[in-house]
Amino acid sequence: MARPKEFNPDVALDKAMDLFWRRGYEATSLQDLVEGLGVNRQSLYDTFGDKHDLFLAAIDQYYRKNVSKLLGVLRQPGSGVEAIRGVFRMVIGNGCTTNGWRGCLVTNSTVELVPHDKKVGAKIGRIHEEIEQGFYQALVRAKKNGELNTKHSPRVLARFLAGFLMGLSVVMKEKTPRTVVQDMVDVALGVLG
Amino acid sequence: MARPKEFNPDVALDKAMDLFWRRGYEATSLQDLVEGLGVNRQSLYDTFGDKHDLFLAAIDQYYRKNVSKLLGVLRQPGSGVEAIRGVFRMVIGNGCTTNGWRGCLVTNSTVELVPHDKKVGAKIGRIHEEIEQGFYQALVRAKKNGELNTKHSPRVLARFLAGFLMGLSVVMKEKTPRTVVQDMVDVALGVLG
DNA sequence: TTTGTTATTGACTAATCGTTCCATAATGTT
DNA sequence: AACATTATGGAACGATTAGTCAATAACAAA
Repeated sequence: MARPKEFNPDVALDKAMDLFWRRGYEATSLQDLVEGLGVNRQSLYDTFGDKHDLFLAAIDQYYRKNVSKLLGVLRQPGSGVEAIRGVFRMVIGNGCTTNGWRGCLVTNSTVELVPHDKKVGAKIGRIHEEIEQGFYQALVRAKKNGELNTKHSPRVLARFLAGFLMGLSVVMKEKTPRTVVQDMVDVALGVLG
Repeated sequence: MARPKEFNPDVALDKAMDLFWRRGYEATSLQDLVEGLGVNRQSLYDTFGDKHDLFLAAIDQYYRKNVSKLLGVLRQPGSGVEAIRGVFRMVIGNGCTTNGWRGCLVTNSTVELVPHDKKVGAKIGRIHEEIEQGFYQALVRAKKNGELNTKHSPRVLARFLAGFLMGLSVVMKEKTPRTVVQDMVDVALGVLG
């Protein structure tokens, strides 16, 4: 009934996510987006709304493409500790590559925008809670399996792991060698006993 | 021999540091700086150079006012573990206050600029190394004192603590309750044995 | 083939960005 | 009091910012 789009909005959103991921919100101009997405200015506004709307959509995309995978690993049945180990294996695998060194869009946005941007803050806050909850449930599973040997509660351990994960995201923005990051993770996972 | 400045450059630099600390580099405009520092545009350029120069100076100021204190605590004689404990006590004390929730300028700058800004990257890299080295020396001291009960080497532990500290900085940008942060630190320090 | 609807294009805003120019003001030295 | 030197104030710079307008193009349905 009307002219079809010449671009795939989902693919375009991927590209927007990548730009915001690498450079942050403020440093990514609309011109960067127009060129990077290969989508005209007006089409961009028609499809995604303004820059801020697009950024929120990019975070949602990041959730679907990255965070949900992480949560999926945490929810995998069996060993809770192995699930947690798998998460960090995945994060290192994605983060310490030639195409990587972008850190984590959630962590990056927390640093850049959360204190001042209410909408981003709300969205990021929910994601943080979900990640903590993911760790928590894996830890509860681990505890039931007798994999845990620590005085700390699953809740506190979950918060620690979520916090450490954000630290890793920062570390991985400098081109820290994979082995160094791996050593840090080994220490962190040592708290599980 | 000439007209004296009407402002104290060191005080002005403190204010610039605070602005960059709270909002980041890109989001802090020159107009923000002019108003926030109470210093005229031209005087600002005459005294500090351009915006990027000022930012580098602000990082140096942050080093002098904040990082050096942290390193001082780590170097305090006696118990290495107690020194490390003191560092986190200090960080929580500064971070979890009504005036806080700014995280850490070093961490913030790592996320926002390190991958793309060579000069900032070099400066921040040196600071990271110093912090790791500070932890390392405290850990070596702790090991000599028999305070350490872990299979991990001081070097690896130092990297872990430095990475975790950055995670804390991110956590403290959301208004995470002091008790929650304290719990996370307790878990992290548990790795020392 | 006409019509309704949406997409694309590129020019175009007004505002803001970092930076600079220049006239004026305030000081210490002569 | 005159001079050299530096600080200040404010207007201005061109470039870039996010966002919009209106003409044109491409499709589906009638």
